[in-house]
Amino acid sequence: MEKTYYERVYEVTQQVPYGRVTTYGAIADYLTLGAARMVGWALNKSFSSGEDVPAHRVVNRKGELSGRHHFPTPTLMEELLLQEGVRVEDNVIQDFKSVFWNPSEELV
DNA sequence: CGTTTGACGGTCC
DNA sequence: CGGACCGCCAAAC
Repeated sequence: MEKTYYERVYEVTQQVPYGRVTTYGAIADYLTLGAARMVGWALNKSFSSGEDVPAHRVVNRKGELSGRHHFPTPTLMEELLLQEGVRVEDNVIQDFKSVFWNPSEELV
């Protein structure tokens, strides 16, 4: 049973360190998916997959909480990030590059 | 089975 | 700096 591409997305997302975030594109590039859209789609499925995936640590390349609308509540994503010490303002992560976690470089 | 959509990204204007 | 457009690939319709 080979892992499907979205199962790999779950693994990478689960490995994102506390207080750090990554982008759809970074994951897509790390997994060589070729399409960042697939990451978002995979994470979307994660809700019904039963897996505990910290999808709130994944944002778009601008650091915007573009996926907040897919959470149980639109404010949950921002609150979770704030709890982890990530500065979020107007649905945008502040000092994004400082909390950005690149799997291609920091993940072995 | 052809068309539309989507938690994106990069380029172009 | 921001809006418009195209490309990515899989799933839903």
